[in-house]
Amino acid sequence: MKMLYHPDRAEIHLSSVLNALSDPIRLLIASEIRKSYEPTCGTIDVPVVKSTLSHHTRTLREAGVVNVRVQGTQRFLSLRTEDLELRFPGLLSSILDAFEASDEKKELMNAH
Amino acid sequence: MKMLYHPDRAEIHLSSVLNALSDPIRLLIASEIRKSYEPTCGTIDVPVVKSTLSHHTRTLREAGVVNVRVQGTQRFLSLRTEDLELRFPGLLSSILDAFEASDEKKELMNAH
DNA sequence: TCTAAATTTCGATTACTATCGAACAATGGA
DNA sequence: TCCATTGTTCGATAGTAATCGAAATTTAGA
Repeated sequence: MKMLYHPDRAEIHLSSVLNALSDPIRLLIASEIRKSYEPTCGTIDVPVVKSTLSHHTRTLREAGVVNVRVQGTQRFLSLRTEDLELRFPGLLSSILDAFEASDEKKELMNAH
Repeated sequence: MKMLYHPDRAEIHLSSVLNALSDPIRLLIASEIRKSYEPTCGTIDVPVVKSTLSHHTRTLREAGVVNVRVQGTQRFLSLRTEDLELRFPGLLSSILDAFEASDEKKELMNAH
């Protein structure tokens, strides 16, 4: 049983969160997580190979954006909505709402 | 008279804005601009040398976060508050409010 | 025209990061 | 126990970026 590092709420840093979400692929991952309830890595539809997806989910986890719940060989992903809302009010919603309204999402999906 | 590139409002991309603001120095610069009305590069208090500051203001400008107004040898900086609010509602405020409430700002000032 | 002031550009260095494929690890089921 | 599934780690590569000091640029003023 492997221990996955998740920063405590107080350890979540703004610049790390923004950095994690400044990559279009990671924005897409976060957006997919918000849409589907607790997807696994395997069900997330992103235009990269699985090792790259793994790298991105790790970045999101270590920044404090996502929580990873291990069950068997699967990892269930969820956004740390409450922690982020308490620490940076309004931030996550404004980012994901903006992303979903933007062209960036569509361009990524087309590349796939 | 040099032309400085500023993206049109519609050309401002979310990932570029987040990337620009994911650097602590640039968060500090944006925070200083919001506080003081149209500061020049020379009056902004950041713990880097002037050529590095120039690099950062360029990044912020090209991402569409700041407007640079040239007057003589000085460049007056302002946030593109209205453009950003129209394109990404609530985003800039939530970022800068979070930054100013955080420890990250204090740590940067101490390093100076 | 010369000089000082404000800022940028350039060159170099160092460090990080996105990506892939291959190998590895862990789990659950046949 | 063997195998398929799920996901991570590793090694390599290529691109990007933060930083500094020195040199260049641009403008205002003496």
